Amino acid sequence: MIIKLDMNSSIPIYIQLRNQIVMGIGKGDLKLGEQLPTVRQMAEDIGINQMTVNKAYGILKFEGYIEIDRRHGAKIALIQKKTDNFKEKMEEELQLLMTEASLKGYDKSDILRICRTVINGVNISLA
Amino acid sequence: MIIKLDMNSSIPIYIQLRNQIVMGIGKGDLKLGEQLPTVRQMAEDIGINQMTVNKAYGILKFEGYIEIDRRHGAKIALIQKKTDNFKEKMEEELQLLMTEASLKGYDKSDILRICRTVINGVNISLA
Amino acid sequence: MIIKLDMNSSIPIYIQLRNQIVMGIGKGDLKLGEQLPTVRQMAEDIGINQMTVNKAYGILKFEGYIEIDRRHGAKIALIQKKTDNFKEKMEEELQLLMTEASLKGYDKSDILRICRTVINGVNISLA
Amino acid sequence: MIIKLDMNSSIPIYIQLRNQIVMGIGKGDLKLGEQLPTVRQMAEDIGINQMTVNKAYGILKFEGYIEIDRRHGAKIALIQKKTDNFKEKMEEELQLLMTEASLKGYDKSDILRICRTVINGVNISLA
DNA sequence: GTGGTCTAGACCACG
DNA sequence: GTGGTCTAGACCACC
Repeated sequence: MIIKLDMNSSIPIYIQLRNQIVMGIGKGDLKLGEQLPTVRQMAEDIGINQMTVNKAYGILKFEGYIEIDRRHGAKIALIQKKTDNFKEKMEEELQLLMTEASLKGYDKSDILRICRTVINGVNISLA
Repeated sequence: MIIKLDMNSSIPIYIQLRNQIVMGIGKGDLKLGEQLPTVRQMAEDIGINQMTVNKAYGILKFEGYIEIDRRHGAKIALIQKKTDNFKEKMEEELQLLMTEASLKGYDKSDILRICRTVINGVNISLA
Repeated sequence: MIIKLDMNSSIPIYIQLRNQIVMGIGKGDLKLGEQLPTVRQMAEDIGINQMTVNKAYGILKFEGYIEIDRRHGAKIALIQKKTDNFKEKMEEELQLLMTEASLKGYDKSDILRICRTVINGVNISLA
Repeated sequence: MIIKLDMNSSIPIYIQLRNQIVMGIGKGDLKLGEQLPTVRQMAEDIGINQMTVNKAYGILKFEGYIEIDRRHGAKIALIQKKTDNFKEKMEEELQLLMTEASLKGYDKSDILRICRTVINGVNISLA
């Protein structure tokens, strides 16, 4: 799988990496249960420091997206830990995004169409 | 209009302020053409540094959400400057959000319903 | 007796195993003098490495919870070796726990009640 | 306030620091609302790296024990964030501790007395 | 082999 | 001046 990082972005690298991995799951590039590269390997592959990868993996583990086993490294989790206030956060982010889109001149039906396309593109699959 | 800031958040205050203002437009709390409080006033009202408000206003102006008139201060812009890569950015953010939602166990139709509700809640109005 | 291990935990497996065995004694699942499975057997039963079980047994032996007889394998010790600084360690851990509980909003009497319940649940018995 | 760290312990320094701060609150050395030393200051004071302090503060923030404000650094939080499974975790730790104490030869009433003493020693106070 | 921790030193974003 | 991030390089605990 390909990890795209923008070194000039104000978004920290470990967050970008975290996002890329989550999106990798959504795109089907990473399958549930699949092994993730080791911390060292990933760091080398994308040319960043080991600790930065470590931090990203730590967050993903905390969020329930991956499981880290001392013996076998990290793999994509099968079951998601429930988060209490996820829906709230999602609605807030959506509202911001949709307001921006509306003000940029997008029609409500346009926006909805884009949402539908994106959702249908999400393709979570088993290893 | 009420500005909600979380001093404990990792999101910079000037970004939070920028977001709150954009969402204020979406909610109809701020109408197109409406006058915004002066930098000094806003800073005092919400208890933050003038520099911070200034930075938020600067971004909003750059993004085309407000116009700054030397004589009358800032007001919500009527016309939105088109941004080339907005759609791309929106799709990326949406994809991340929808993947997260899917993995949290939300059904595609659930997500779409939430999108629809949020979009319909957006209510941009003239002063 | 059932051993619960969390491969995802930050607590090392050999410590988890050690703790589970000690708690097994406290619950009465393991009786004083009772035979423990061999290292090989235990490792196979719970699906971990023999080295790991060996390490746990070694600690338990060092702490005086089990006795290892070359002929008969390991069994739960009848007499406990006194440890000088145990009380100190216990008080430290208790203090941390009680402070956490207080800050989480638990009343002192609540906490004491929980302590009493837990203590009364401890039921060490002979084989 | 005095921070005691054991550099030879297997418990990570950032966890030890986190524990010491929580206990500092329990002992009344740190009052609710009180300012904590800056990351740099604390690191220098106790002779460890800035990032290690940062990690400890990050955990304390996440757990709700402190608030970190970009403007004023860290201070002891007034309100504790509720944790779902705290009671469960506390009971488990208590059970282990009490079993150990029982096996070390402590009487149930002895243990209860120690608990009572420790609880009564907890003294959370306002700045 | 794996992840986890720690350090020294640097730079940046924020307010 | 504050916390936050990142790096290079080292060492450790675990399995």
